[in-house]
Amino acid sequence: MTENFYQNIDVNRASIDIEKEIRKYWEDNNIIENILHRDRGLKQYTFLEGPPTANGRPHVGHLMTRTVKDTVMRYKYMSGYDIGRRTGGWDCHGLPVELEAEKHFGFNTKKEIEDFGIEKFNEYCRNSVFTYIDEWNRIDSEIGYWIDEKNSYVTLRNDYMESEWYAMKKLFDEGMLVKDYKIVPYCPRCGTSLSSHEVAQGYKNTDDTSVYVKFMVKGSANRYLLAWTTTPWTLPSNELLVVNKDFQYSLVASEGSEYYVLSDMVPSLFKDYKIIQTLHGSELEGMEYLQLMPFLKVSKNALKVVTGDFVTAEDGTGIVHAAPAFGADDFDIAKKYGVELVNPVDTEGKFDSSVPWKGMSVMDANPEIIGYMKKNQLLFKSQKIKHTYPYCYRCSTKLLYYPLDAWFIKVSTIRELLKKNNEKVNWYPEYLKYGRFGNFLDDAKDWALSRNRYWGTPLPVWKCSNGHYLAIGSREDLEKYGGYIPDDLHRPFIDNVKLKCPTCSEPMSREPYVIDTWFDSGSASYAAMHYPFNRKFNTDTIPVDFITEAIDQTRGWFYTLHVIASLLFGRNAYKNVMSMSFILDEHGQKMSKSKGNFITASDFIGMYGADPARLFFYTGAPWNSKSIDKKLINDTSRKVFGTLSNVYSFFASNANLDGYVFEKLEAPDNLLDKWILSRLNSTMENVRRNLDEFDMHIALRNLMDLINDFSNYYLRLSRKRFWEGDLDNSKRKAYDTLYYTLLSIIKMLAPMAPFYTEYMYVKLSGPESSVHSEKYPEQDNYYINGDLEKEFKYAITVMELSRRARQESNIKGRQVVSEVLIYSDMNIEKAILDIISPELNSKAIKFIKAEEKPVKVTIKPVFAKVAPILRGNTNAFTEYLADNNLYGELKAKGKIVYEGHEFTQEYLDIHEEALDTYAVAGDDKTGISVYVNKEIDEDLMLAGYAREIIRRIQIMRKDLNLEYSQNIITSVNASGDIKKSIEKFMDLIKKETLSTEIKIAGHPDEKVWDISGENVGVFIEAIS
RNA sequence: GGGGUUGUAGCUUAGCUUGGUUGGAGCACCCGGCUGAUAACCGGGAGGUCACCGGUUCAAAUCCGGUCAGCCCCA
Repeated sequence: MTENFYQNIDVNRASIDIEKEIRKYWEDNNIIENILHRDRGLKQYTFLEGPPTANGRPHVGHLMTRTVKDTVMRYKYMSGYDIGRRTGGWDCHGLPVELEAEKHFGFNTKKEIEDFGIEKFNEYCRNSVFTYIDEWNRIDSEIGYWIDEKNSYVTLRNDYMESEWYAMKKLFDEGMLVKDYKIVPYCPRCGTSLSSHEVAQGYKNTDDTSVYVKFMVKGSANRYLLAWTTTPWTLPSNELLVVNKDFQYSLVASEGSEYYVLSDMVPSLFKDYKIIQTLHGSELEGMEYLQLMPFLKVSKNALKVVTGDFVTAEDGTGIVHAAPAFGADDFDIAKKYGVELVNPVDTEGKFDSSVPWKGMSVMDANPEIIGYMKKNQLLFKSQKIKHTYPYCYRCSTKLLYYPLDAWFIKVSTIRELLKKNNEKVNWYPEYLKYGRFGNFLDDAKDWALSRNRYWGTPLPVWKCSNGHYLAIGSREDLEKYGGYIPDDLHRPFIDNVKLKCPTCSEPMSREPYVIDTWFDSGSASYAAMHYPFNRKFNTDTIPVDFITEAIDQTRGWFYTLHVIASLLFGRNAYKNVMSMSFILDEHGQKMSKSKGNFITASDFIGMYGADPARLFFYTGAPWNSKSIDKKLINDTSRKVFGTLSNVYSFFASNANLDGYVFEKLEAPDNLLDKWILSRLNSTMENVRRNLDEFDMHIALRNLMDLINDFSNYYLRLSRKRFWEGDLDNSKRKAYDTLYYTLLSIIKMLAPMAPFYTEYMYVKLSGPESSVHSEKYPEQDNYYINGDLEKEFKYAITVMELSRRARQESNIKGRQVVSEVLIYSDMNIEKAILDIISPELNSKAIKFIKAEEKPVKVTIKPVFAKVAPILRGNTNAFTEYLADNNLYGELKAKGKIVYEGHEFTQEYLDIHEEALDTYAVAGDDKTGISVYVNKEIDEDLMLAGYAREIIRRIQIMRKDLNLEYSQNIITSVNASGDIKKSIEKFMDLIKKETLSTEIKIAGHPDEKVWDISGENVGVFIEAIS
């Protein structure tokens, strides 16, 4: 016997084991390198990696984004594209990194960092961002994320930052990058402002004390304006009170004092009260009041009531206290009324000496200030409230709104462009386009770009003592304007570079800021390619074809990419973008380190294997959140890989026996072959369409349906063709179909499960090649036959109905019956019926017409309808219907005439009852009914016993692990009908079980079976 | 407070764009069956107020309005 061409496999082999082998296979054959770097000269499909920071460990969510990216790129590669920009990327700068460094050194203030030295501090940051790079690279290899890591873009490189400088200079020259004094969200611990998209990351629920404060009206003895605030620390800086001019206010007398307050709030604030007056907000305008606390010298226009639209009636008193230094609205309204702001708080968030709480952080001072107000009868009441408040998204310090000089990009001026470019983007899921993302664009805020920090891309703007600014757009510019090019463009080196002012020749120093790290990652479109310095880079790849990240990036990276591409190129940054939801733990809880339910990427792959993990990510839409479900993961992988392995195993063992080797697929003539090839090709069509639409989860379902049909119907019904006879043309075609279908499924599955499919591909196609450089299967309409698929569906229904009918009459499937009758509106080809006929296990199978149904039809009146017409004659009509078989007449004429009245079908109850000798089962959807003749005569009974005996012997063969071709001698210890059956069907039993001889005799080692209540001993023995 | 999204069987979900037979699967459970590739599979059973309330319509899981709950985002 020749060596097996198709290697046998262990169908229960663990995924992790297979993956290890395939990883080695890829390496040994240089497969990944070849595919990543091969330029086939095809049309490009460009990708862009959203850069993670490698100072944290990768978790399950990262695995999902990497899986989706990988699947898309593999699919496009197989579909005839070269993948452009298939490289990794690393985000290196920013607060998160600095915080890790501060923790490491035990620093809490910026002064400590500066005393330590920015150079050494940044050196630590530089190294720490790659702390877990090895783990990232390892999990990429483990999950099968094929990406060129060696050429990853890295945001801390001089080249990358130089590109950003180019961009910032361009924006500066266009007047889009400007310095302004504004109220910005500010973290007093980090000592820097934050941008709107950073603030958005850090909202938390919090308990705060809110206070109702009494501002005494000037010139009165006991009349107050009642204001409400959740930030008592801003009260010493109060300069204005704001009302809404359209609201109605009341002047209320209560417990000896009088208060102005929003009319609606009166009942909830006062118990005993009398309303003195009601008035419009506009009537309060201009009213002067006394300063609440006499510490700060306020502006001369201050301490009066003004009006503003931002005053709402929802919470508070309708009178808003304004401290222009600590609120954007407050600042704006102060500007409007010519009020200068007063600020007793330093950059560390502590009060200065102008107030009694000197040196205290403002949050700590809150209770002291409340105490002071109590003592001085300034407090009306205080209460705890729950609300959400922004915290620093990295160090969890409560943010302040604080007046600062900062550099802004005037994003608000290009809102229309941002929206126009958004029109060109395909969003998955679609609702984000005009939903979350579109809404964000609608009120895009100016981008507070500068950070008063150390580890980041330096802001390339210099200033001279005469107040002239100069933006640098390249390394070369540094020399051009009288400076030099340091080896490292980071702080502190860049700070030492002094330039000469082109306007007045005075020396210039760099503005001491670094920039928002989101500008780094948002610049990836061009900076990753060192645009415009890299002449080889072509901006045609902006927009890129595809990006995807988790949902939190909708207003993070997706936003900054979009904004920057619009600013610089007037274009969108990407054509297709998919936003993924989070992976939750098994209880549907968000995973986090603090809860202890955090699963690292590495552990996850270790638990399930890469391919099962990857399939799991496609068990539902990627944009719906998914709970880790051990069972679901295992089931999906068993159903896909387990089934395919078994199909392969069946194929290999039989093909090897027959010496079959696949050459090419010939046009099929067997109906089963035609059917499965039709199913295969229509699935190809569906899978491609769904993958093109990024509906990977639906594509996977399409494939799983096909795998099910392939294994449970095609193969189950085809098995005999592979067992019987020699390798003739017909059998060869069966193998061709089996092989071709299996290989096509493997190819279609390859982008989703790269390891398992490679494993099978090598077994099927031979070594040294890769499924991942195959062409993705494309349907051939020649094979698609919708009618045939439909007919098979009907045939399968017949099979199921036959089983149901048998079950209801307790006739086993193994019991041959005399007759099965099939009623169907639709024709089922005889040949298809022949295929399922073994499953029907009947001597005769017949199609019947409606009138041939073995049923007794009874017709009864629908009394509710008939009785009102016939009245007294109703009973007679009932008898008439029972006595005369009028079904034929009803069918033919559509009505029954009785005593001059016409009754159509809706007046009649038609009931079909199978004759006693038949078991029936019907299916409403297809209109098929199947009748199984229940009469079992002796012949049938004996034939049934023969099948039982065969089945028992087959089980015993399998238990002994006999080769398929092994001959045996069989002894059966039986009497009565069973003995009779064996004698009668001796030849059949011999043939089916490869018994050269059947003895009707006992054996000491026989196994005793129960066959229809009889004990039957069976013994088999292999013969050489 | 505003915006978005989700809510279908114990669990995971399809269907919703475009209203139309009796809301379809899978897992788990119970009963039965088939099987010389398969821990697979098949049949039956049980399990659903399609989150809730209202509207439009001859007809609503589907369209509209509102409420509730979860999640995300914003202020």
